[in-house]
Amino acid sequence: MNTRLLVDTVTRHIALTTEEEKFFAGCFLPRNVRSNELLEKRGEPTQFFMFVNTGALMTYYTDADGHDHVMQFAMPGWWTGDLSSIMKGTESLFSTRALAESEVLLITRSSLDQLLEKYPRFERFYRILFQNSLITQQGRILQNLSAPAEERYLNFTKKYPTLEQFVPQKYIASYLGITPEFLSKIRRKLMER
Amino acid sequence: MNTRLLVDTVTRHIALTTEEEKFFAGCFLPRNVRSNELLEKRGEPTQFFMFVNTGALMTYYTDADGHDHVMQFAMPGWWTGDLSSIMKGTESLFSTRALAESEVLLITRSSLDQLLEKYPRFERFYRILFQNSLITQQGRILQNLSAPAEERYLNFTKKYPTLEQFVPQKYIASYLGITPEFLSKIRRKLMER
DNA sequence: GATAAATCTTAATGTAGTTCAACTTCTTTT
DNA sequence: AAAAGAAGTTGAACTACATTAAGATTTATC
Repeated sequence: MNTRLLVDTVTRHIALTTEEEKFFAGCFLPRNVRSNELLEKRGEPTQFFMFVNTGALMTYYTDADGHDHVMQFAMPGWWTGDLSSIMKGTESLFSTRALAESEVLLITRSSLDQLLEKYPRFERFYRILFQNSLITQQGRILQNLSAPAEERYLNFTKKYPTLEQFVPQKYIASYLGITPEFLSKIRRKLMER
Repeated sequence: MNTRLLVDTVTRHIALTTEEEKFFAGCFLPRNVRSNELLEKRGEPTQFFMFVNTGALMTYYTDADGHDHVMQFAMPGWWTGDLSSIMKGTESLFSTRALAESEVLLITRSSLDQLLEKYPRFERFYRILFQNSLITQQGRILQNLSAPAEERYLNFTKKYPTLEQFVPQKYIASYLGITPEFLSKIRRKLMER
């Protein structure tokens, strides 16, 4: 189990002793998944907070009509999972699926609680992690409220240039809140210029 | 300056010594504003993270066409402000305006830094605050992606029943991502049933 | 390497929500 | 209490985006 990237993302924000580093890494379960494999399924109780080591994941919501809506993509160094379900212990609303062969590090709610109790210094790390995530989400809401689909797509490709190679267009469309057909039209229009 | 509500929202999550409580309360500047008054204006550098003691606020983004988009309402006990601007020191994108006569407690970035350095226990409080806020924002994104306007409106009134009394309809429409005219139509349709 | 399966594209038609403009009601100011 | 200004309503015309269905292209499977 390679925890280099995991430890690096933490030490970018807080300094760790060797002991803290060791204990922290020990809180995680490694899991290798193949492309398209489901890591977490909506409605099920088992819940992990997930760190992507290699590959790519997506976390999505399936509505009453059976349509998927992508909440989040996750590339190496990013975290994902159903935060609400993990923290409140409720049944999960989101599913998480691998978009490529991936290596993921999993932490349970109780491991996280133990970690934070034993080494409260990690509270700072997660405070900063959630804070940055909140800032990102606010930016997304702002765009959904104020920008048309074409502009949102252009901003997406600019902000996440690497994602386009991994992610099928239909999922990008879903993330942007439009149909794959409409994204296809937007792309053609942009190519013609 | 009444800091009862402020301290209560913190001690709901972490226990505080008298000394910590005192220092914490001392980090805030009180400010009274009249209805409609601007607390923070987009583009300006002065940035506070704000706690609502009494009254009601809204934080909004003004787009290139001069249209306002409501990012957040804030009632007593809630926090608001332009997190991105506060934490990254960038020019603010959002403005914050009082929707009623309000008493607000303000904390600057440097006060917050000092607080967290002197009493790292507060990291936990802000971790939980941002975590909950993130969960709320994810719910909002999910709805914007998957539910039509009428359903979003019904969920809004259900989730925030007290807000409707304070907030002009046009701002609720803005928060929902629709025009005031369309919200008016939705409401009529619902009344007719 | 052929077949199947998924993804992407294109075009016709349909609809949720916008824009604009006139009117009514409510709120604020004097 | 009159006047002026916001906020809310209504309806007609419009548009961004959805739906459906067919065909083209890429990817996975045996």
